[in-house]
Amino acid sequence: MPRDLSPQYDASSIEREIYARWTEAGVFTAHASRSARVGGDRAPFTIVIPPPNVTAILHMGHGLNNTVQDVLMRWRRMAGDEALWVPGTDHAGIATQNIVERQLAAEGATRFDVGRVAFVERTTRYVEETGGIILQQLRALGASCDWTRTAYTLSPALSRAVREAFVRLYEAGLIYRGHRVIHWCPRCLTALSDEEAEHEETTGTLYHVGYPLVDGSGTIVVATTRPETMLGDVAVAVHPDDERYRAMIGRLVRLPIAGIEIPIIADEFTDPTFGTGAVKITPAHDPNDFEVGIRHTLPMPVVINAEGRMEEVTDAEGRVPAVLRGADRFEAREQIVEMLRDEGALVKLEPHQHAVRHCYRCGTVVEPRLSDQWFVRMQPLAEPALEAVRSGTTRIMPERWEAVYTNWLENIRDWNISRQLWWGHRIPVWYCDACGGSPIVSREDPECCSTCGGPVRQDEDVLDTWFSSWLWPLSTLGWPDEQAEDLRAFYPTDVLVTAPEILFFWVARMVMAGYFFAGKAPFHTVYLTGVVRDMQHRKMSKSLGNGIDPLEVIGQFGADALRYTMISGLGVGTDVMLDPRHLEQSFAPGRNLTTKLWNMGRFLLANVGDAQVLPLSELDSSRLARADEWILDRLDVTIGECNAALGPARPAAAWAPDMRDTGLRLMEYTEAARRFMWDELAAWYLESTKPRLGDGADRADGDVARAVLVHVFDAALRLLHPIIPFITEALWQALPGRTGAEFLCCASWPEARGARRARAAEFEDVRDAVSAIRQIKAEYGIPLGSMVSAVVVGDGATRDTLAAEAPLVGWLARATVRMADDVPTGAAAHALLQRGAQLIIPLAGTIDVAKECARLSGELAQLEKQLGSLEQRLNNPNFTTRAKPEVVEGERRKLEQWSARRQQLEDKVTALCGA
RNA sequence: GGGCGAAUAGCUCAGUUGGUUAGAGCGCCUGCCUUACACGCAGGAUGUCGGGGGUUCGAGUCCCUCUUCGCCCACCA
Repeated sequence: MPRDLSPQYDASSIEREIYARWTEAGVFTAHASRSARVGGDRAPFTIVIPPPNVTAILHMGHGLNNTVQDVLMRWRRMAGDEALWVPGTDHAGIATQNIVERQLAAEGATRFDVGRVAFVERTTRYVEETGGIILQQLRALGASCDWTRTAYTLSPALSRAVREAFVRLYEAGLIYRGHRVIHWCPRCLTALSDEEAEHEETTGTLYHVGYPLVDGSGTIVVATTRPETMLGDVAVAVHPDDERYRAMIGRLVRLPIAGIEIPIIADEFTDPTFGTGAVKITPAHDPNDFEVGIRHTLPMPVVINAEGRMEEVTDAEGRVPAVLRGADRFEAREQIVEMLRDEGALVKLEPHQHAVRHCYRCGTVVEPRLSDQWFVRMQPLAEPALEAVRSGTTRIMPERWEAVYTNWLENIRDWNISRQLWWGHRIPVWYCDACGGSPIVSREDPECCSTCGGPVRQDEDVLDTWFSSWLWPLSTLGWPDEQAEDLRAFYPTDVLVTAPEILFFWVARMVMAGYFFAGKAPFHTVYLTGVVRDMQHRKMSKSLGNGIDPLEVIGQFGADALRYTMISGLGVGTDVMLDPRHLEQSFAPGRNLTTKLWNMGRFLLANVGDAQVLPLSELDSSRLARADEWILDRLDVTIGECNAALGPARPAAAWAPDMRDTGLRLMEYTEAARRFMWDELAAWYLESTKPRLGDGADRADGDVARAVLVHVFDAALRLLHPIIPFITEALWQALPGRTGAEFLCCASWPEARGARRARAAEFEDVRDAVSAIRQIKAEYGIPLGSMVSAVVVGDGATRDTLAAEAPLVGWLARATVRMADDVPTGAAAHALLQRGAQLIIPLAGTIDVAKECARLSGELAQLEKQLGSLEQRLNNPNFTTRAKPEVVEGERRKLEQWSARRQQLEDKVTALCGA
């Protein structure tokens, strides 16, 4: 390995090189046989990636999501787990089909022009040629996926799982064909599930329309937001108890425009307080009206076709006037309103706030449509999924999402899984037109009708994309082959990291599938990330043009910098705000961190050299300096903090209630590791070793310093590796003794060494003394670099420590230090004084007496105030009797310290300023 | 319409069961090119913890209420 590090860290070339070496060495490949579940000696730790759409390109949302996953994977890999991160892509039915349809449109054609087979072939080719780019891009991010297991929802293996799942559900009576009003996208020309039809608040108009009674006795006024559907009206409903209309029930009204006679009926569903209390019933074009239609066995004429245009589709002869036929539903609305106005039937218009459903893929207003679809009966599936979260088998973080999850499952509705698309898994159902028997649902494509031997034809529809996604943790591991090694070794997986927006689409359904098909929850933890937003808190999106290209950031600042920015400010489930216009501001901290590390590496190699240093375990501990003891102690503390923040990797059995919120606090982990590396190791320890490593220094002591330095730097690299994997790997490879055969990404996670060392605490005296001298130098405008003489006054152990460490204090503070009795002053000496030292001052003569007096007086006044409130608390019997004893004891100690401090300050003021 | 969350330093956010003088990063101010690093070093300033009320010896933390944002769900046509 080259030991010379270039003066500048070049992220892009080093990151590329490092990733290539990881891949070459196969370090991300998991071995099922090592999993303890199949007799191996390692706990498995598995994450399945939320499969991005096969046509996707990397955006910041992926950046955030995959960084979180990679941090967890790398942490567990180092911690000794058999770590498997399964990558892959989703064929994304509607989304992908839309792209290819757009291509066709540019060529002036539709999918119907090219035909189903050719269209699917073309889409397959398109995916082969351009799909999966995102998987390459994830490598640039540093994702440590096991690429040998890359999966695709439309692959033969996963398609087999899909078919098996369908057949099993059908056999269990949980899949059925239903005739009802569903959500329909007139642009995508397909049915949508409830989840795919998104509510959007809209200001519309509530039209009041008069329907004259046939007997001429008056008019009943109905209120509607969608007058165009009136052509499909078959009744007017009123509440049975509504006095206003009671007498009209059973009579006929004439439907304006269409001129058809329809009855007035009574139905409890009608809300007398809304609108006029009378509602027109259009069974084919409204889900509620459909229910009414069923209850009253009403006809169900269809007057709007699949494209959303007015047409006499079914049972609607004479309902749509010629002038309206072929008109788009919204144009038709305008026309119909005009026609009603002309007829004098339009009573009034009022603005109306309501939620309109839109297609989640293309934004088109969804049209309720009467049709035949396949549904999954969800309630039986939901029960175990509810229990999973209630019992803590699966926890959702942040916890507040558990309520959302529960609420959805408790009110779950059947899932429409058929899509009138061509791109996807064809529904494994065949029909025999000859005998018209019940549909054939089969794992294998049937040759002919099992009843009559006649020809069969397959259902034209494909399955909802999510019908393959919900099997992802199972299908990627080999299900339905229940003996598949991966399935036995790695299922259930551990953590699922995803965005809350697909909690229902995907997460909840995966839990249901996990229980139904494998009898177990697919993961024990769901970690829901926040959303990446811009500075106006708008979600980053292509359409708003406020996105940040992660690859641009990686090119400019490095993947490590991007990852650090994602993680360092990330509370569990909180949004990440980034400013697309000021990339520097967002990503410089990460880059600065890597630069800092790089320079530490350069220092270390320049001062330690190539020769392997003594392992810490072989070092005679009596030779350790206070600084050595201190940094080793800080390392232990840091390891503890990192582990506490990351938390247990898995529950013992289920998550106990008080454990559901623990761990995965990546921000705290990152801050602990960063603070150790920068504020402790670089700022104090590394500085303190400089005199020991110099030419004139004691050679043996220098070797101790070298050994400790390498040890703690190595440990810092390990702690930081999951966050910033590239630079830590590059530096680790360059450490003395490395041959390039081992990788940091597979090295062990650091462990704390044990008991706190007494001399480590003594180094705090050194730090306090140095800080105090620096502070006074700064206050008096003395450049840190120019030497001063300092007198340090202390007593007891502090005096002994500082006397012994005077050269070190002098080096760090750039001062000539001597111990003496002298007049105490100095604000930043506070901490030192509390330890028993009395004061640190520069030599007499550099002090501005007046300024110092003012400062001391201010400090004294503040202290008096705080002492007052403290005394008051301690004199309060309620406090001393009711508060915890250790708290009271702490307050007592504080009182003593502060009182002593007050005495010192008073003495100082007297000495320096007179009375 | 139902439910949930948030409001803490100029900005983005921590603050675990109420209990030391409320923290971090960025930004800001002052001084420094101190032989790894100016993408750096040293020092410093900054908060009526959204408003109001309550419980308590003690509230950023618990309760009520108001205000402002955000999210999820929902068949009032």
